[in-house]
Amino acid sequence: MKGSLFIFNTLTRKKEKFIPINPPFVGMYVCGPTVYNDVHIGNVRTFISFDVLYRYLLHAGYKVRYVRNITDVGHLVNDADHGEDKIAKKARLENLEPMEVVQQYTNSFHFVLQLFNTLPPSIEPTATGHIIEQIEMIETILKNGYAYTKNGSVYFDVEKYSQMHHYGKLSGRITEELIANTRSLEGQEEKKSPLDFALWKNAEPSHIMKWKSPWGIGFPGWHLECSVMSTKYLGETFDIHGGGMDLKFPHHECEIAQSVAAENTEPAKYWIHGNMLTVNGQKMSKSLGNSFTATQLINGTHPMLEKAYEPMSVRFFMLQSHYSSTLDFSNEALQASEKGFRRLVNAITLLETIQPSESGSINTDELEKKCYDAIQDDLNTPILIAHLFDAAKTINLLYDKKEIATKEQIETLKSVFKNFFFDILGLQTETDNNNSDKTNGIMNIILNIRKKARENKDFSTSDFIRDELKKLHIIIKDSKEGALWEYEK
RNA sequence: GGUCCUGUGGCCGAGUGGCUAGGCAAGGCUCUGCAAAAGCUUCUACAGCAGUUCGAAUCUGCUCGGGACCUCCA
Repeated sequence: MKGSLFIFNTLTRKKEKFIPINPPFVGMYVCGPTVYNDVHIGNVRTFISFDVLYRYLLHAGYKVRYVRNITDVGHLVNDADHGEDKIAKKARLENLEPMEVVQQYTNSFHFVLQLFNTLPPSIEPTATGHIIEQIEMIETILKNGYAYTKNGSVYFDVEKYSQMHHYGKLSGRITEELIANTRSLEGQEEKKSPLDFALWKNAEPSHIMKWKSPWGIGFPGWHLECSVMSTKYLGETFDIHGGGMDLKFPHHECEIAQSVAAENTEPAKYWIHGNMLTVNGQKMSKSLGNSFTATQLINGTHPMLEKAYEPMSVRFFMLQSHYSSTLDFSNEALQASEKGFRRLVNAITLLETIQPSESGSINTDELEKKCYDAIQDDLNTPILIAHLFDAAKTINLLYDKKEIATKEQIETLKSVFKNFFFDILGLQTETDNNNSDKTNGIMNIILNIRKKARENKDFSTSDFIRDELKKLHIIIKDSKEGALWEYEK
């Protein structure tokens, strides 16, 4: 493998060459979901983005430890019910145990990510599994003088921290301006400054998820779990920290402050942020009501969806834009991607039938190099896919005998698709594998009858079969090699 | 209000000082009993105005749109 990865680091606002701290090992932490609801496909986009990074690093031969947390302690909901645990609230509403809610949505999260063919992380730690470590980190921060206690809660002292360090360096904020612009929220009277954030929160008696601590019964603060679990599994300073753009501030900023306050080191060398999926130009979000879940997407059961979409078409759609740009969802755009994706899949199938020639009229080495250049340039998947479309055209021309290729060139084409299409982009071709053997058998019989009718020029019978199947949403496609069928999309 | 991002052909989306992606759609063609499918092929855009430059969609300024964060959020 040639070349090396350049990646945009939010911390420096520059594309930087990726150099691991301890090669060949790479530590990567990605902020995972809060499991109090089904994730929507905007959430899925971020995990797909980091899946591509993970897959690239594995392909490049790194030994990657990929840690992605499950947030199973709820965070604050909003001003109205400040201090209430999201998961506890949901549990009361549905009359379930909090951990039952956690388990249910963790399961569905795993199911969804599997649908989109993302690789599981190496470690998937939970916040509730690391309460002791979180308490320990709070004690260290207190001991170092960067936090204060109040009524059984512990708050991070941003003002104190700002005297020595730059709070806001990741998101480009200035402490004084932040103070000037912060809205005054209810329930924050315990804090010395509105910028201060909770490390430990005192629990009301009605609160369900709570633990004993040196400061009383309570639960850990919003940002602490990521600091604790990334440190525990990846060390005080590790290579990559990722997450959605919306976590940059305050979440990731707080993580940096916590690590510096506790360990006097910044947690990550490279900070990488994926951008949002938008709908009509607006961020997809649960609260705006413009979100839909993976299940709704693949079943087409949402008013905004004109039809059902295959998970791989959706993954492909997402990879056709750069991870750091917003991507606007629309039925039109998704259907365009769906067709483009099928074009690539078709070419991959044809590639298996190409026969080698003595000499070649194509340049496969250049293709391979361009693909590496694209993925290594800040994971430019849209450019990479454009090269794969060029390769698909080449394959079609080879199939039509308008170009010729040597055995080696055909092998290179195959390895390009294996490496980039399957391994790095994480795409799969088997989209119709839900047909049972029995259905396939029946369809083969029908198609054989039709074939015989056509051979006998009995077109009224062959057209009758085609038209009747169409009524059942089964489409016949004739080709030189015979007829194929598929369900109408 | 503050900070930042963004505006590309009918649609989606890369690129980023000169070589001007790619997909979808549309037109043409090939294949074909017909149709569909599939393939080949054509189409030249960068919000507006001003400036820098031999040269700008790309840099600078202004104007006008859109968005994100500042509050849980992927």
